[in-house]
Amino acid sequence: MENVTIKDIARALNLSTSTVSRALRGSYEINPETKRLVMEYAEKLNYRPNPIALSLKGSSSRAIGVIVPQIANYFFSQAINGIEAIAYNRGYHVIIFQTHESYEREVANVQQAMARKVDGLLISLSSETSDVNHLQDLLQRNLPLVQFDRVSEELNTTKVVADNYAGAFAATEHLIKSGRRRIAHLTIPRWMSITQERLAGYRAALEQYGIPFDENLVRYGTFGPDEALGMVDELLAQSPRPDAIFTASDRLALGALAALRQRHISIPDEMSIIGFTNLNVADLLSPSLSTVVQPAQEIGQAAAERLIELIERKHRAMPPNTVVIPSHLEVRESTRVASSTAS
Amino acid sequence: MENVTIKDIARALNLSTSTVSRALRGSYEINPETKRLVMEYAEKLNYRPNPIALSLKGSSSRAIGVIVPQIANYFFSQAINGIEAIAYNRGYHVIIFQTHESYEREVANVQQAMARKVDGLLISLSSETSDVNHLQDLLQRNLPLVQFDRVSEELNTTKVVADNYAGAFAATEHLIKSGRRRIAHLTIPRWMSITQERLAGYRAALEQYGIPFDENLVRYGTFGPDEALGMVDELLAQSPRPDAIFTASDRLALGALAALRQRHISIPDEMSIIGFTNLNVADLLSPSLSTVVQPAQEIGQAAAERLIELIERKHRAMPPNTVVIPSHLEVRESTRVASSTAS
DNA sequence: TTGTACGCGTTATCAT
DNA sequence: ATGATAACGCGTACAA
Repeated sequence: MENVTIKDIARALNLSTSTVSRALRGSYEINPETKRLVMEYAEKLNYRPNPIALSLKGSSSRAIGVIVPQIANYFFSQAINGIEAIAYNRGYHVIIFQTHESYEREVANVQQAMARKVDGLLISLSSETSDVNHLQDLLQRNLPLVQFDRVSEELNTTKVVADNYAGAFAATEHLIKSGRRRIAHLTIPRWMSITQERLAGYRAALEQYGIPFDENLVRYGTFGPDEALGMVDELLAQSPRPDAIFTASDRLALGALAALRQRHISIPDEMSIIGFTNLNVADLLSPSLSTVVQPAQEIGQAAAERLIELIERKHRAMPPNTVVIPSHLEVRESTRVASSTAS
Repeated sequence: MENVTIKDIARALNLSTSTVSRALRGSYEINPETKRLVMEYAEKLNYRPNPIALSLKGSSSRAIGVIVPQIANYFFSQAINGIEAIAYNRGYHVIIFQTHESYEREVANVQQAMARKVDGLLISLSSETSDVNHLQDLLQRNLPLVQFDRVSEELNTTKVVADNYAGAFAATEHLIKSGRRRIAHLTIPRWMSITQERLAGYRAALEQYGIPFDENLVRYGTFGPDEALGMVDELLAQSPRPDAIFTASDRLALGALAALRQRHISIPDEMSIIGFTNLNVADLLSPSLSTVVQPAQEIGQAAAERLIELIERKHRAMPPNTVVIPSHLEVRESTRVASSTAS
């Protein structure tokens, strides 16, 4: 029942550990007969190579690190699900680290991941992170690194992201076509990649339909709790009032929804909401909100696939590129009604 | 840049590795002066002991394994969040394994976790699991093991669970007090601990209010997708129809909600729903459903705390016990309305 | 107080 | 085709 080692097999078969080791990995310079013997015995004893010893030896640890802001988040939990699925059937394990949106913890987590000798690292930046030297170091050490969702252009790595620009464009366009003109944008910290991409899509749609961009309609949040209410109140204080809200996250969408209810604003008559969310949340919100659905799981899968490619073909120089996974607009009643109102 | 080892320090300071090793861990039998020297130099070089080497050496790996059915699940992602929080500030890492509700993968995951030399294991059983020999083995090897949420009584370990009985009782009682009499129960596989506890609470409430238990009103599902519709249709075919549904999971609650909408059953006039969910989902469902809120994060925290206690043997032979975290009923409009209807 | 030698499980290198 | 040995980084019995 105790763990079987190469030594055990060697002793039992009167061989040396090196022979057993070679036989096990099917070395061509070994007697087929011996090989068979070893294989069978190993099978019988249910031998499994000790990954710890392998890691120490310096070869692969068969583990990949995943650094995310939070696990208890619809997007990331689904992304991790996708990552784990790919990793599992490629024989890798997933070690998870949470930054809780803290730069310090991100740095610490990177160090820990290195100490654990992960074969590669998947990372989605914390909202506090602007300096990426801790990751530049890794690249210089040639560690396989893939960024996903929240990425930094300063890092020359493969990136896997949702099509934030197109998603934001589609959402804004849909609101415009539903007859809305004063479309507010509730979003997340200014400097993040996803914030800027979504803002750009929002602006582009406004421009295309000849609606002037109004700085006052854009509100940047942090990831703090319950901040949507304050933001919504600020918007409601303006005149004329906004007639729609496009939010950059599921939390803000839900927060805005709750805030409008609390202020007795009727949806969709007085206001429409479209949020950037993901499948789980979209289902839950049905039929009250239209949403831009982020393919969280696919992003995770794609990121894991790229990383494992990188790990296993380290020698070959694959140029880093950016993989954009489409996000699609899922139209629900609230905006449909508004749409008919507008026509 | 490169990772600093004890050897590097020893060479630089003209000491032996053992002296350095002892100095680093503050052995009392070392020259204070030498100790200081070593400490300072180690600090300067930002020395970190290699966890892999430590694991191989056989002492602690400072990692705990967490085996759950799924990560992309509201309950488990929050539970993991709680686990990670505790683990992090106790200096442990979390390695996550998903069983995807498969017994085979659960067994494989347990083996993998052992191979990774985790210091302890937190597990929530897959829905397929009835044989627990793979875990009995661990206990015999004296591996710290804590079960949470979905537990097996056959295993003599510490268990951390929600108060499923009381939660189900409260939900059922609330429906009864709202005037409902034919309360259906949509639940999950029969043999699971949580299923039985919730069923018991449901039955106890019926009994207390003199409502006969009707086997036909209880439907057992698997964890398959979209199964709620079929279950609801079966219930609707009965006469008299049920006038309320108590579901054992958030998925079933949402599924039942969708099914009733699809069949044009008005809620709460014709039917009430109460589901076992957790905070995230409860918020999202608001204000349409009352829910029994499961303290997922607290369960994770409590489980991690117990496990780490076990690992560090704070208390010598601590007898395994069961920690029950209260779950509370959160009443929302749908059943309130029904309540006024009934009066 | 400090150093030497060994072992954890494995593979790579150099014999034989 | 197979065996002996060193090495990965660390802790510790044993020696000095």
